Amino acid sequence: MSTPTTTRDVSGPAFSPLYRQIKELLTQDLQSGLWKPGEVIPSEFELAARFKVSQGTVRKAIDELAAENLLVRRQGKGTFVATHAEQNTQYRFLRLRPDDDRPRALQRRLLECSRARAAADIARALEIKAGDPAVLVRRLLLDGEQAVVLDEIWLPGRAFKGLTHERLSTYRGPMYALFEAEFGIRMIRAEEKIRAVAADASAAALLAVPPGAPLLSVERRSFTYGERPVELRRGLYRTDAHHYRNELS
Amino acid sequence: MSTPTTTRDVSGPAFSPLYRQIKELLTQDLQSGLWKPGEVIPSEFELAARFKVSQGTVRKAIDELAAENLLVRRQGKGTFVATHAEQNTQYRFLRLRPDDDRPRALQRRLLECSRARAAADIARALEIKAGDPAVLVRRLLLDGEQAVVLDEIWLPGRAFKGLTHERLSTYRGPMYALFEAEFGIRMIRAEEKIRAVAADASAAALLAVPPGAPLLSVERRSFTYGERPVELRRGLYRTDAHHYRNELS
DNA sequence: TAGTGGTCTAGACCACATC
DNA sequence: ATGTGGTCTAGACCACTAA
Repeated sequence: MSTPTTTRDVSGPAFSPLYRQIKELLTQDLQSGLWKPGEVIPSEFELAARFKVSQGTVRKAIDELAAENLLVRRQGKGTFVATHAEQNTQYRFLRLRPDDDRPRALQRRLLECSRARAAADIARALEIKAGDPAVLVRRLLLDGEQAVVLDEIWLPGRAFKGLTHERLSTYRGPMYALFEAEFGIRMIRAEEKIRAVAADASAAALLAVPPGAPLLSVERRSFTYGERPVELRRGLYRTDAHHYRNELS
Repeated sequence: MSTPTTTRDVSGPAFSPLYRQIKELLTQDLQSGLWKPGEVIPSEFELAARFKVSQGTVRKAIDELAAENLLVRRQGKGTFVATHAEQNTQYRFLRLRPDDDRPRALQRRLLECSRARAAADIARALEIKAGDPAVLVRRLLLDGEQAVVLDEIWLPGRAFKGLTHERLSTYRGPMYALFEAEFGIRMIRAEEKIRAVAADASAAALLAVPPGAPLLSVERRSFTYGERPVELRRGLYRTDAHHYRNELS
């Protein structure tokens, strides 16, 4: 590893400390699939030797990647690529909680999985062209007998070629784990826009509420490596016995 | 600073690394008001000398406090106690954004500031006794001509003795900045429970929507040092031209 | 020019998991 | 016993701010 770029390189890029350059290299290896979700990455000392920097510098790079939930450290075992397939990280992005706060597993009911052409708004959100192939998934999440979430999920068609109703309904585990395992697409972060809306007839029927009842509308855009949007998810949540929980700091 | 507690101290507390012990000491100085919001704290080297540890250890303690937004580092200047009074940290907890994403300052209209006895649910949230004195503040936030937020704010009466309608309505700047400056109470973090509800007659009138219109209900519990709850805020948000924005990772 | 935070190194030792 | 991440130190040097 050469000397870090400094501000004295008038013609060059902005100053970037060594550990950030290492972080960038590690991110590239993650993105390329060299290390897959759930796998161990090389030890800090090995990476340090490979990059010709000190262990402390590699450590700081990994620190940041761990803070962003891209890597997971396990003392004595090693550093692992984060995955949505593990028990404790399942439904990491779902903020809906039962009011009594006794977490229970939600049942899934798949309603639809079809191919369509992306309308203008969908295409814009996914950064593809209007009319490009897309996949539409609709499903319910149930707490016991009660449907609480109606999701409408749009995915870019080219990246999710083999995604079928059959495959989705037989897969054990969260949808995002399937995306990792079958399509090599890992959801890194997401943005949500939340509104209160009135239930239309079709949503009302599926969620067993009167038409016009207030529902939480949660529009999520999920991103993979390189800030690339790979999912647009429109959720309608019943919040009479559940709530969306958020932490501010 | 003595040797850090280790797991070999069978009778003692759990292992805590040196930098966490330093962090705890710094937190105590913040809580005691030794360093007030907006002020500089001593330099890393001075703190290291004071605690008889290396600069790197102090640095790691400060790193964590900065990550929790209790301190703010400014290269070349020093490390400062975070405050809600600064331009860039105002309305830090308000996640409502206009749909067009052109941020504009919201107007405040104070509706009420009165003393009352805490009902059972309020008391439970504030961890005081039912019937204890409490302060109730009601106010509107307006985007231009349009009211978009109706807040009902409950505060523990003993901690907010001199809070009056007069004082609130004449104060320039965010409410949380007033709380810091006048009552020495700094909001550190908060939890929000979000629901979709139908507007009742009174909320509908104040927010200029039809009765029964869907509104976002945002119940916020704010905490100060030591996980002590010091505010219960029930907000009703119009989300026809705004949305609640959240980042997931 | 001096003082502050920010980066980087090299080495020692601790805690944890596994063999 | 070995290898991994976690902590701590001491010292050098860089980047930024203000006098």
